[in-house]
Amino acid sequence: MDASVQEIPERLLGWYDNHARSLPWRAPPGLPAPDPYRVWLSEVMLQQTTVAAVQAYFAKFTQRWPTVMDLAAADDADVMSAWAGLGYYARARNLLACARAIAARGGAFPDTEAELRALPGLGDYTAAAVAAIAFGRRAVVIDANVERVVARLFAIDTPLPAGRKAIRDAADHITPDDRSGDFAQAMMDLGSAICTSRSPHCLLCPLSAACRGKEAPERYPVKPAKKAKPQRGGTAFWIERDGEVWLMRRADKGMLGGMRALPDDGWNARADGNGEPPLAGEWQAAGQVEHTFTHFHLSLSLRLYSGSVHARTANDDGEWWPVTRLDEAGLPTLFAKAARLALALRRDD
DNA sequence: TAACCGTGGTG
DNA sequence: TCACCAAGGTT
Repeated sequence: MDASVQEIPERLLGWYDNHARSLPWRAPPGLPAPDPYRVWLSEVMLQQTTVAAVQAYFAKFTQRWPTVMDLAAADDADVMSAWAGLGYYARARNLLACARAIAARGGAFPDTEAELRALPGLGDYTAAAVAAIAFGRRAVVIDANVERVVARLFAIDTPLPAGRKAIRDAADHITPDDRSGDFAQAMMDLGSAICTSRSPHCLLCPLSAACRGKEAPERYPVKPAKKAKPQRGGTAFWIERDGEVWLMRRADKGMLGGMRALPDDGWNARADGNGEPPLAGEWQAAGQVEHTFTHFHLSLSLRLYSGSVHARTANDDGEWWPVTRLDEAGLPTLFAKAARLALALRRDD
């Protein structure tokens, strides 16, 4: 093996000792691990989500639910509302399920990767990350940063996903027995600040001497082409009475599952909505909201009910919500946009 | 295996 | 402006 490859862990940890980002869920390099609850919570929030987006949510959750026992005892609706805006809402449902599983075993997280992997919402990455960061276990932690850094270090040009086997073997090879949590976080910091996806800064990289891909780093890893996102259309409905608006609770499975929402006409990723309002009467057009999800674009028409509303609007799962407290309803971003539009229109009246 | 599942930043 | 991207997991 190339001598420079053997030096990777030491070089990277040396860089990390001086350049580690200071984050609320992280212990400074070399210091004792933070509370496993905070490590786990941050890792789940950080799945496919930027550090900048997570910061405020992490502060809110840890202030409101300081321990995993507190979180386990929370109401589902409160947790879903607190997660609103962060996206990938299955994470919040799994977060609660996991917290309750931990509470059922006394409040202590398991300290091995295999046991962690069996918990809801913890896949290969998160189980390895928590085992390494919170419990000091040696684990091969592979996220998109590590994937990119390792593919470049070893010039692995097998297209993903097939290339993941070689990437994992290489990552395993350079993961040290000691400080594997710091090593994982160092790889992620390096990927975030130096070995970035679009414009890597090889001149600043502590691993450039060992890097076989530095001549053309943007070549790695080789990714498959993305599918085009279809354009869909749908309608959301604003029904207001006595300063309250009718909100639904979406089904647990599928898009925006478990979240509060405006009633809609059944639009989804595969089909436009049918345009049918939830109750008969007079409706007025209130404009459009454009929103892009992971796999499709949506042009949402907002319609306002202009008739009188009886006590019961629909026989579905819903509730009247005070318009002045809409920011507390925990609407996902699409419906928060629609609500903003409706409120702007009201003010103009 | 591949489709599904949010959102905000960015080059 | 817009396609790409991010500390992925589930089915």
